[in-house]
Amino acid sequence: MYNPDATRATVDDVAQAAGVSIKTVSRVVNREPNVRAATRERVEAAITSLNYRPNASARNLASARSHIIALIYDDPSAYEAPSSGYVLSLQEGALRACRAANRELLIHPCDYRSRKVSEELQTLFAQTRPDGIVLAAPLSNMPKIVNAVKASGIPCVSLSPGRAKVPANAVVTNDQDICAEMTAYLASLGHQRIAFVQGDAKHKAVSNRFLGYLDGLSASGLARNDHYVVQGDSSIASGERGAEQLLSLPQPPTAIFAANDDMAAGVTRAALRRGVRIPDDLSVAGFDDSPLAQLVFPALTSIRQPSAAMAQRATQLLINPDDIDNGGSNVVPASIVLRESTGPIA
Amino acid sequence: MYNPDATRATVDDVAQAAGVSIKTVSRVVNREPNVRAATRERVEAAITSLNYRPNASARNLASARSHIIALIYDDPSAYEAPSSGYVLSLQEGALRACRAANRELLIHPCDYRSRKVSEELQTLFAQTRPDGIVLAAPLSNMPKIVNAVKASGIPCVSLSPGRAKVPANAVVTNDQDICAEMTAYLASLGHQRIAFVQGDAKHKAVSNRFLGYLDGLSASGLARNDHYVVQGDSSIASGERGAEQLLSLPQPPTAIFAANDDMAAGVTRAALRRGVRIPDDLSVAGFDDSPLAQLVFPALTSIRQPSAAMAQRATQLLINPDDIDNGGSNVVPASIVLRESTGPIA
DNA sequence: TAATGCGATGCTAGCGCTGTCATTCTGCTC
DNA sequence: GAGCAGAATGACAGCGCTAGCATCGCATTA
Repeated sequence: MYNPDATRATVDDVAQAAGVSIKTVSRVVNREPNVRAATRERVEAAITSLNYRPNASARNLASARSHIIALIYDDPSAYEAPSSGYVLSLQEGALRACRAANRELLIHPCDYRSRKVSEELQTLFAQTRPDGIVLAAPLSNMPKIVNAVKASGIPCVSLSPGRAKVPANAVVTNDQDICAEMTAYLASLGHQRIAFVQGDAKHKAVSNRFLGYLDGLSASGLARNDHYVVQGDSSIASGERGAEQLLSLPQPPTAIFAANDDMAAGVTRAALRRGVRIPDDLSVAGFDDSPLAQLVFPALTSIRQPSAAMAQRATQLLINPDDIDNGGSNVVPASIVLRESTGPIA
Repeated sequence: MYNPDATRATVDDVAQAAGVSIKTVSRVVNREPNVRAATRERVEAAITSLNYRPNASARNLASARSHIIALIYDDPSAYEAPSSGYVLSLQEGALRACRAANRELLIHPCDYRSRKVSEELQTLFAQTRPDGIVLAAPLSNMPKIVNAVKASGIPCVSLSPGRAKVPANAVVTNDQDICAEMTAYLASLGHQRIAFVQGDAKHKAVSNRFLGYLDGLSASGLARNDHYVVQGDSSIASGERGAEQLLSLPQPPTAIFAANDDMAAGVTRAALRRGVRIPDDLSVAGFDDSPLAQLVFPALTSIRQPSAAMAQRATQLLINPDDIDNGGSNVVPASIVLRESTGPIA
């Protein structure tokens, strides 16, 4: 049509050039065994010289596999929340694994609030027939979505499905432990009144963070005080509200740990507005290490979720299930990133 | 394999159920003309009852079209810059158009610094054979990339290609005009010393912003003063450096307009660190209306780039070239978003 | 030398759909 | 009511590849 070069080389051309049958070309391309080294080289030379690239559609049609991995995540544009870094990290990790294995990545932001999600997913699966599905949190905790994926029968790996017992087909992070660590770190700075801003209750993975906070308190010998626990909804605004509430307390906390960076940014804003200095008067910690953690002033101490690494691992698992045993664990550790917003008690 | 339901209905099944030939089913599915209403209904009923979904690979193989649109953008993970909102907006817009027209979107973050970009793109095109390519800025100003895309012969629409004369196959925004407007707005607040922090010089679209700034100055009767123009590189750090320099001037500016939000955030940080109050002592404006514009304190006045709308428009153009005349312009207007960081001179 | 076995290679039938062209059916006109 | 244009429908050949089986050839063994 448009491309003068559009009549690309096919297996037949390569076969002819190499003096073999198309089946042998196919064997070489797909790295199948039982091809003599000399033959293989001849075919490879032909492929190079003809600049042959297999046609994905033909391949998909003839074989059962589509060479496509679908990445399904919560549609960020359906949100107020601007935590876009998460989605991009997922994409980055999944793409890395796909490129390494010569697979295509199909992204599918999915609005779980929509009535027609199941149907929409069904259409997606039927049309593109991905070989595997990476289901990212928080969708991985939503029965409606999980069931729709299960019903398709397509192999699926969940990211942070948020169940107590980690299923085999899941990749998780040590969120609870790392939150305990963060809390203990704040305590080690001398803070005795450490508050927590909870995230959206629907996200199981997020509520683990609260459990970690409690673990950290007790590990540091601090008593739980429910006045220091407020409920947010993961938005910046809810962080601001939470901070207002906490800072109005007769004995306000000297450290606030928020279950995500957006809320921590909200806490920061509320504090700055009140003239509370950070970290002199108040330490603030977040979770996600989202881009904005570095952007707000002062830069946020946070917890880096290994989202990219998790997505990559999940994708690898789908492409090569044998990897399950093969070394790499399905628990990818998070890490604490220290910045300006936390410090010793003044 | 995995799916007991994997043996999905095919055209043959539908044809048999509806008592027509497969060709007629194909006509109905593809909305081709010359099908009697009664027949169409019968086929549609069969499709519904069998839950038939056409197999994309088979369709692609048989027709010349792949039903795939490729979105190519600068790989954000190759960057320091955390302005991820842009990429997600592009995806959002392109996806919206694709879903409406029942197309697949293939995303391709592309590291233009890599030596092998051209080859990489060639492989991408050969394997997936997209029907169209949306090439986002800043890649759309890079000859190496543009040429690789051109060489493929695949129809392409560029986003903000940054040429003086807007080519037909491009979607742009009125960036220069809107920057003039922002500058004039600052002047209207009483500011006489308005500074500008320039972005990465490589991005043609970004340098248009500077031209807009100059336009705005002269429209407001203010003289250009090169002491008030500093060069940044689009990063937060460069915004901080720029602000340091500007605020150290014997007659520091009372307003700083930065060519993107990251730099504006940097300006804000530098100002807060020096104890300069915003907007009482200094007005700050950015460009992009990235998520962080709302997150930093005080929230940034900025310019909202219609990235999603532009990507959507570009995708539509590729899917249905006739739209070119059909109403919708290829200039999608940007808009000013007023927030806390600008105000009248104190 | 002939029989045997197995690695290497080729042949052929589809995968599910669309494009082309042939054929059949309508509804009109005169 | 015959003739005809044009709409409606169908038959069939691929698209480029892979899977399954058939076949070939070489080295080993008796």
